[in-house]
Amino acid sequence: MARRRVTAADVAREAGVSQTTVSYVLNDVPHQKIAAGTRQRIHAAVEKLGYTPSAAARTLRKGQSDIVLLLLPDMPLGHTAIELVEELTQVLQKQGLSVITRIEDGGSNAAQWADLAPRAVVVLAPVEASRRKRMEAAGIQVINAWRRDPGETAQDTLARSQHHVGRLQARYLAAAGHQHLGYAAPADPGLGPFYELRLQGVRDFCANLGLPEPVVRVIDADADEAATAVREWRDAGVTAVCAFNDEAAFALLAGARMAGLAIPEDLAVIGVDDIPVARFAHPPLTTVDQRMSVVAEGLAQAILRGEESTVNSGRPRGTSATVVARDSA
Amino acid sequence: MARRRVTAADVAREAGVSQTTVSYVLNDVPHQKIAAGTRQRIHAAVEKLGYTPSAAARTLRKGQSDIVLLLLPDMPLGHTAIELVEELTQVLQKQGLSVITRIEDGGSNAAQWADLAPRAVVVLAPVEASRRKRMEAAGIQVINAWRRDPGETAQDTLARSQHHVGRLQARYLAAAGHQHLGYAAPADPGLGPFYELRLQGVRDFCANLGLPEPVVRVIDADADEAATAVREWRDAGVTAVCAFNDEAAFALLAGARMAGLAIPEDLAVIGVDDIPVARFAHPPLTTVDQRMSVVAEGLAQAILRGEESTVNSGRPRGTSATVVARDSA
DNA sequence: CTGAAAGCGCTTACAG
DNA sequence: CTGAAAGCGCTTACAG
Repeated sequence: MARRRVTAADVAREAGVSQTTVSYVLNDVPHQKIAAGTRQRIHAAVEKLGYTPSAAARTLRKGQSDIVLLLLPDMPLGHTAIELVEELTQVLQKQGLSVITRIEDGGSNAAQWADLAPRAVVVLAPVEASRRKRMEAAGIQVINAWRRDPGETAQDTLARSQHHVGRLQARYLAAAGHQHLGYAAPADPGLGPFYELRLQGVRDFCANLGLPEPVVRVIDADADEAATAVREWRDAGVTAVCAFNDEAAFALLAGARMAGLAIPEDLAVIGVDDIPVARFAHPPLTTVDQRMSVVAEGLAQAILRGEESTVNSGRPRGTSATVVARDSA
Repeated sequence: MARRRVTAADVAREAGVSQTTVSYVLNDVPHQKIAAGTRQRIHAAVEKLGYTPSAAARTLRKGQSDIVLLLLPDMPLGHTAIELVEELTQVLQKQGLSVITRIEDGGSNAAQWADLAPRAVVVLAPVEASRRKRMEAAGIQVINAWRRDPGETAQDTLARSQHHVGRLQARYLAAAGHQHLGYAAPADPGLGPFYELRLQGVRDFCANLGLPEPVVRVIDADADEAATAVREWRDAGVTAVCAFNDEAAFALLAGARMAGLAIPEDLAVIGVDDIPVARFAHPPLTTVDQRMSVVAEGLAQAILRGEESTVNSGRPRGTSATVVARDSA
């Protein structure tokens, strides 16, 4: 029980070479020509002994681990955020990187990143500039999904794509002939950053087309409240509404039923996320699929290439969202 | 840039003590009486220098990291599984433990656990007995959520609770006067273990009450198919069906609309998960809330106490699921 | 082409 | 009550 760990030294002994050579072979160190026979003997020894390199020792020596830290805001994660985490974990796993998520408790524990010596930190929560500076000073690649100061040109994959999502909703609705749009905002204040970006996308699109400003209503997770909002929209002449996400859209559908309004005839509704049950809504929900797999792929690439967070802000990325047209709009 | 990391030696120098004392104080080592003044000076130095202990060095020295490895099956994670991961991550974070999830690629990479020297491995995917043995031999606590061999009395928190969920669905339906039950199974084969356990719960309950066997139909994510299943159930005299999860339940609701059947009058439906939109279904969905926070808490406790995986199989745990009664049943 | 040795930053017997 | 020193398992200059 708890027998000693197999080390590189064991492998070296088994293969009749030095530990150095084992390390060279296992890490495919370039410019080190190792005889093919030696190479084989080492791989055979690894196999035979069931050797697995110690991540801790490697990290200690190199000063950097194979961990990617994902800093999440302390709010209920939506379908899309979860998908991002899942996809990113999966993509990075194939590259030998592990994802650790930490929820920002936004307080004392401001040094939550240093212990792991992560390869990169992906920031999905607003982070103070000073903290980011410290991370970068420690040689950690910081990928900031949120534009924060106006002056900063941080890589804003997510921020960009959120704005795009709003535009997409508005464009779809406008193309269907709607002029007067509503916006169903979430009640949770933690969702603020997302919500504002998406709404801004809707606003900008309306402004560009000379349409009136969208009429914003907050929709809590409550059908009665949604019914009230639906009536107000109708009275205000709104014929179509962009919901912050599919959950809000479902609430709207329920509210409309309660208010005796027909969807999409009296009010068209478009959501965001394309959650699995969206197709089973009554009527089936038209929504925006954010294709987080594409965003995750982009983030993973940035991490693997070790890109500076500022380098690629100009490149359109994560803008692969697409409308899934069903019956609600 | 990339300035040298602050180490315990730096703290020791700053505080005018030895590194040993720093370690004792920071780790609250028992039976080491350190003068209060010394203690204070050390904490002040830590604060001043912004010291964060290196997880890698600590792991290397202790032979065990502060990481909990979560082995997930390679299948689409349902709402509940995701909730479990989230909750567990959160609970363990408070105890200074980090969760890393790895998806089982069920193949070559069978030693995916050794590199991290994890404190514990939580297995949500079926794992070969030999692999588990090897983990335990390496001194790693293995928490197996799945009963595997009949002979094994592994801690089966999840398995147990899945069976319970099925019972709960059947009991609710039977209490409402239904005698002839149906079961809506998922198409994804990866869900098999969950599905079988839940269905068994329904079966066992029916058997105990002398009710006929539940009529099982597979429901793919397709309303047409669901409509067919709904008609078949009606023709077979089934008056209520337990859906594998809320997604399947939503499909059933859509199928019933298509088939012109009224819910719950013609067919009662009960789901599992209580996903956020369940309340907005048409009609609002009756379902089972698995309260994963309770399960996560239980797992976290087991990990923190370092319990043997076999010790607590007798204790009822994770059986806190509860029916959320709405209109669909 | 291969190896001996230093050192990454901790924890912990051991000595005082 | 406190400290000097060994050693965890790697990688990598350096020497040959």
